[in-house]
Amino acid sequence: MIALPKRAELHGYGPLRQKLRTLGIESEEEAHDFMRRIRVSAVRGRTEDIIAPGKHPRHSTVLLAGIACLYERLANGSRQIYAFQYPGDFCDLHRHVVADANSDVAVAAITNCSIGIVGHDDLEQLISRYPSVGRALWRATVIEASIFRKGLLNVGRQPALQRVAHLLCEQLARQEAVHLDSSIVYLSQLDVADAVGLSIVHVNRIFKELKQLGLLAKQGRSMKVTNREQLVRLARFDPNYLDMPHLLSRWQLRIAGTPSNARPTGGTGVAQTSSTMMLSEAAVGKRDPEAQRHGPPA
Amino acid sequence: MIALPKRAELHGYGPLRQKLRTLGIESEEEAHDFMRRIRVSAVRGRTEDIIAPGKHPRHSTVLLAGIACLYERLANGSRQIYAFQYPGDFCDLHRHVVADANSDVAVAAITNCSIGIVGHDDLEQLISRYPSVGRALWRATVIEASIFRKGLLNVGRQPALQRVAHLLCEQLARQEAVHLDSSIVYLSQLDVADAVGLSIVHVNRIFKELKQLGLLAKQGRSMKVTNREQLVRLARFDPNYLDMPHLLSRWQLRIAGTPSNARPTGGTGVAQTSSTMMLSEAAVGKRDPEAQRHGPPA
DNA sequence: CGGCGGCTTGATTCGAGTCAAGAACCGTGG
DNA sequence: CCACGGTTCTTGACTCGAATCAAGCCGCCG
Repeated sequence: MIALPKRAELHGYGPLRQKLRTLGIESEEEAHDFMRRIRVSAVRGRTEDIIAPGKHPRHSTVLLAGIACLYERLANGSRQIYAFQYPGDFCDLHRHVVADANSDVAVAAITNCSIGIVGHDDLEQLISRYPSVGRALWRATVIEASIFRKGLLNVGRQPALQRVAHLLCEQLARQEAVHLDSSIVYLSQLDVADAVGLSIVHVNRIFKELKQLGLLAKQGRSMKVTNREQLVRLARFDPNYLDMPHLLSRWQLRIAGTPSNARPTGGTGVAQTSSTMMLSEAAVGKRDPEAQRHGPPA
Repeated sequence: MIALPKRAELHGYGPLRQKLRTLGIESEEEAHDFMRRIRVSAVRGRTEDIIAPGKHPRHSTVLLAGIACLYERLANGSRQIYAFQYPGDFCDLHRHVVADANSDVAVAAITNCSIGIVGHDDLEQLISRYPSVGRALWRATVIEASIFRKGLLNVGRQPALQRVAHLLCEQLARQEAVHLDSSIVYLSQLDVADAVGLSIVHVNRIFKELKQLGLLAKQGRSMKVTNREQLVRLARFDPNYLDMPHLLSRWQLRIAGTPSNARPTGGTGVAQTSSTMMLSEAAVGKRDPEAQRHGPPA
């Protein structure tokens, strides 16, 4: 009954299967019918376009492995990244629903990617056969929209430091959701810049500051997050909008002053590298205009 | 206080009916079944919240008349407006689909509004009864997402002048789509500021500049667009993302240099207040870094 | 070893924010 | 009809965050 090649099952369709589940497709039958219609299509290297601007294909694309970004380029060449995409994410659902609007939105590979495609007619059949599939795809669209919205809030109303911090938090949380290492930043500084609407130079300076605050550190070629909790606090990141209930507990911001498990100041919590902790505790506060005053030491 | 007056029937459901049509609901039966389940709920005055942040109602809201905005407020009090909503628009579809994510997104009335509500269970029934309804609502979500996306591009990568210009173009086009006067700006400068991520003061200066360019003029209490074509050109506004095919012809940017009906410079076109025209032609060019050089007069 | 893409850094400029104050324009109530 | 308080709009002076320009550097791959 399963005509799926094992390799694809393991390395390719796994994330999609999981994604469908989180979108509310419980039944194995539906999930399999869905996945059977997906053809592994191509592998794209870093920087290459997965979906070029201006096309109107008769199919939709799913990211099976790797990280990609949804972006649009202005006439003057500058780029805005709308969102990053992780294994299991649909790259261009919007095209299925609305057809020829938004044709200048494109998708590019951030890391090496492998992608699958489903014909629009296949999607049609699935949707009409299983109502839950229609529902699931609608959900995916809503969540994507939430990501755009939060991005807009971030870019429109936050200073550079928290903007970058928030973006990083989102990516880390989403990485965790697809079982990627959630302490590594996979994006280049240019990617970050184009996503948060800053210049590379300035993003570089923000990264420098994040390092000084003890939240980020270089690890080999890439960046590593060394103090996730402080980063979350700095960005006031609340993963709620991503609709990933299972991640909530680990990412939710503990409000300073909450009697529960929040340590008001130096607290008795888990013994982390306390020197680093202290540094970021104090220093981050200075860069957080909204920081709650810690209660009087009394 | 009123038990569903006739007025609401006439002036209220019309826009929704039209909206459903543009979303692909052709059948009268479906549309009527939909509208029958909507209860006219309340009238809200300017500034009031239609949907307060932090709530989780068991129903969705439709805007029947007036203009509203979808927004979110940061801890420090600053506000980001995600989108404006016009008669027929759904205020919080996202809540139906994803339930408890995004609860801090709110909706406020920009002008006096009247709203209707549909229970989530009613929506459920409609969707399972008529596939086209599910499709229509999904479409609505996709279009809303496109609006967020374009907003992100605008705020992230455009200088203040074109940012404001683009926002105005979008609103004018959408106003036209719902038969509101498409030359009047109904938003306050504060609304505009919060939507494009600028300070009011700066938006005020941009407005001043737009007036000097001859694109905008004060008319009584509100602002009027006096040269829509130039405004569109300045913003490089392409209404495509709104998926309103019937508006395309009137709003599409004519690329300078296109031999068709574009008058290269002083042309023989319709005699508009030509002095104003000349002013904006030349002046706008100066504020448009990407302006195509007009071909040699030869 | 040379070339290239990504990261760093300094110097300078400039767009946009903040602060402050005043004007215009409400709606409302005496 | 006018005086009142409240939004919204304007404008100027000043500050500051971020862009731009310009090198130099590092690590990598052919």
